Amino acid sequence: MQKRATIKDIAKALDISVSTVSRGLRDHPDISKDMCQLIKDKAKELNYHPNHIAAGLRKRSSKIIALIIPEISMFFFPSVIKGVEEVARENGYQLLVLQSNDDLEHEKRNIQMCLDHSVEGILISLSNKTSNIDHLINLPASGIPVVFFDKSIENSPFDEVVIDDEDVAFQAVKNLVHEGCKNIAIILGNENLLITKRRERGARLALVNANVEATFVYAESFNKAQIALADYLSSHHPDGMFLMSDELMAAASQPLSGKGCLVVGISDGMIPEIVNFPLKYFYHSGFEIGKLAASKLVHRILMSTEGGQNTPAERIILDVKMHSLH
Amino acid sequence: MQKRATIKDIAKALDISVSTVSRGLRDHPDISKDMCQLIKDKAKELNYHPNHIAAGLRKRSSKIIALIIPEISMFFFPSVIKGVEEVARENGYQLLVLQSNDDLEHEKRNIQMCLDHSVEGILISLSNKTSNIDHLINLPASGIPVVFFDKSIENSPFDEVVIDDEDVAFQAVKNLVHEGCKNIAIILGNENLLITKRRERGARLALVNANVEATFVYAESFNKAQIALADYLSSHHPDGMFLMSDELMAAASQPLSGKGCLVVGISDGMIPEIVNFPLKYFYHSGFEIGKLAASKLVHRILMSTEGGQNTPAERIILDVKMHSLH
DNA sequence: ATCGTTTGCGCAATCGTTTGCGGTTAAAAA
DNA sequence: TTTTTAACCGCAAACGATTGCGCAAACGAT
Repeated sequence: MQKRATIKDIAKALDISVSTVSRGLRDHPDISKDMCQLIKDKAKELNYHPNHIAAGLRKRSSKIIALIIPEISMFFFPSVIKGVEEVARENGYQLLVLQSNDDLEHEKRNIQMCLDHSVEGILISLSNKTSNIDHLINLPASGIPVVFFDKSIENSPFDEVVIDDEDVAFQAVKNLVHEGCKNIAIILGNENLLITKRRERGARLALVNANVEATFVYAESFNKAQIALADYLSSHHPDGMFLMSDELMAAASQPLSGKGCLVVGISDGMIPEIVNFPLKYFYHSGFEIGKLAASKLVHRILMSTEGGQNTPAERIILDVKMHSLH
Repeated sequence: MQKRATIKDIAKALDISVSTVSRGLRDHPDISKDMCQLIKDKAKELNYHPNHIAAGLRKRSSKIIALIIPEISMFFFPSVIKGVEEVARENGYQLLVLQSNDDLEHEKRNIQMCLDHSVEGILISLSNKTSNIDHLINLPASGIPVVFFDKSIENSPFDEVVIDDEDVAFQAVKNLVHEGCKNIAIILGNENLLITKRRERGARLALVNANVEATFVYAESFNKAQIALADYLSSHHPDGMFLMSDELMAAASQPLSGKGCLVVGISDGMIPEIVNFPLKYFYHSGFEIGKLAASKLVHRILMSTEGGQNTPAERIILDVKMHSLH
């Protein structure tokens, strides 16, 4: 197999300089239309494809963005990845996927990896151990924009793409009390997460407003939730339940089977089609979040390279509609 | 923010040459122990981190491997990604994730992207439109190993990591007939896929052996399967069903609810915990497949750079155990 | 003391592109 | 006809790291 053609080869073939080729390929005004065409034709003929690595070295760019997530499970993140990949590709970027495994050191190492590979931007959903963001804070100063999504932290200087967690949880629980539930279970994820705190706050607010008591159950993984729920349901008989995520909803599927309990959740939309009980859910689209976050990131990258002035961090809040199933 | 330290900075600080630094950092025998230590200390002091892009340009490597999959859904692939990411990271590689969207042109473009970014190896699950692999065939000649997993093609010169599709399907359906099912439904995915053909062949063999009739239903996505199954079940009353994938199993969850039909499937293990009916399944671990495929790829990369002789393509077949739930 | 080896390090080219600057030519202005 | 001004293009230095080769000092052996 012969090596890939470089701009050198096409320069040699046309007996012109590499700089002319480099410019011609990108329609630099210094190069005549005719020459440009000649160059491009020859490029096609030689099946030339630019070497991003070399260009990246020179331009200190890589056409790569990174996505850092706590852990790849079947819940939520796959659709995020899908959305991000789509937008990235449309904009000529490739996507590096990294897991932090909900570990701060790991997250730090991932950031370092991003630097080593000169990624042009970072999309991150924070680990549940991340309570400060020193490891991220001066990334923008080195020209690497950061966008948070889903799991963020308060008062960060970064853009973030989220839903109004508090309000959604509030609406969901309010819905339960309006349906007349008197004995409600609120099922939440990892307590350290801001997202959990916010959703809990919303839920509590709805309960206080309606003057209804409720039991709170925390579980940070599918398996733990399965056990916790089975355990809880063996001794309690709630007439209403709020599940803050798809993972919890999936875990509830079997324990909740045949319990005749009203269920409201927050979901990406697929799990409700699979589980065992009728429910309402607020559609929290991972796909949309991924697309929005990636768009925002790409935009930031463009701004910083085009030298546009830095607009302040933006908080993009997806609106969330209620669906009901069965 | 000051720029990242380079080996030049280390060299300057120590008043030695960059070549010495480069060698010292990697314990080249030409460099004395003392000097090595000096260099490393200074490197740590300056918080030096190598620039993979620059090194990659020179060494024509990138420390990046690519994973190309048809489409990221919540089924199967998330665990594959997880497994691949883990092995990649352990071996100092980063992971580029690309989708082909089950489109051949898209797949070709993805391969090109891989070349542009000088990835060191490619893990691929073929699109269902891919009936020949001309676009992959001379990748190894350019030094880029390719490993197939899950969705492959017959007589390819590449390593592949799969399960024994035919046998697993055979076992599964045999199980149904042994349980006394007389009216079996065989639910399969996209007909173009080799994986489907193989599983179908296994299923048919079991049926022929037992002299039992069955109905075959094909559906290539979750939504289509939901409809096809609801439709099928409205006019048929199978006493046994074989579902060849998690996606189909999930789609069957609600239509099959309360039908009292024996179900056997092939699954990554999570969906069975969520769905609505008791079932047996053959555990087809995406995580394991991802890890094995990535290991094989990393090994190939090592071989090709170490100049070891090319061992012939290997077909790695995971063994699949039966689980039963509920 | 002399010659041959190591040992330890630096020089400079190289990977493929980009880009500031300088130079040439031809067309336009004077 | 001379000068100005574009329009085009090439030279060469980057980007950060790797690596073949050369060269000096230090060592051992004769």
